Amino acid sequence: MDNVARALADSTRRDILELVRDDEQTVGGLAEHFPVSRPAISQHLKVLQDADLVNVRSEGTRRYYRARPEGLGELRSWLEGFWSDKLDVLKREVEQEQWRDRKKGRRR
Amino acid sequence: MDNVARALADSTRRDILELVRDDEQTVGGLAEHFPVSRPAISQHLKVLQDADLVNVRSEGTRRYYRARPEGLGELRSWLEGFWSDKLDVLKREVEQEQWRDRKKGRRR
DNA sequence: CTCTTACGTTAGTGGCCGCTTACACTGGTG
DNA sequence: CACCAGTGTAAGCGGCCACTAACGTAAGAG
Repeated sequence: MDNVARALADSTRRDILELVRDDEQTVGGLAEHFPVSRPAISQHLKVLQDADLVNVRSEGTRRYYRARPEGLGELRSWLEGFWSDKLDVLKREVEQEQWRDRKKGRRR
Repeated sequence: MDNVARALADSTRRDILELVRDDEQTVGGLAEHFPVSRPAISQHLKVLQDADLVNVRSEGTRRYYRARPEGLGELRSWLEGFWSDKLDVLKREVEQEQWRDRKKGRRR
């Protein structure tokens, strides 16, 4: 999961992911959208590939990259669990506080 | 969002987050759960604080840390949007493929 | 075979990361 | 006041990261 979170911790890579979310894209095509060199994009794609967030397909000399959203599953479920469980805890705490407030109100 | 994803890209910090999810914890108390030094935990907590994933409360010389799950909101919604939208696209593509398969089957 | 296109890979650099040790600070306690 | 517990912070180190420039490579065109 480290690899996935680390891959997402860079706006260029997140933008690349969105660019290859629905359609496949070539490296050169992707590089046109960014102010960095083409090799830089290649290396970003390698990071995304190591995190299993991207697929490749070769056709002639071109290489078409495409997002692999299943790779986000683990991080997503971790986040979702943390989020919802914590909201439950918060809810219970708010209810406790309301209960204390009610008791305090009655005492006055 | 870079800060949030980068903060999550380390298992120690994720473990810390889970330890302070429901109850507040002191730095020393947290350090006991890990094989690294106490200053290391302090620095991890600073990273989590910069990412707005944690709150602090001072009491005497002790400092109590607590998770702040709202800080995960942005990353969570980004992930969720990417995930669900992409699944929709995949679904459409599978349907298209099934359609082509049906046509091919009819042709034979 | 030569040239070009599209790409990966390597070497090098500045900068950040995670860790430890050592030190500074703050709030109680005597 | 001196002393101690709890913590933040600086210095230093090995390692990884993001980037560029240069080189290597594979597929197609002539």
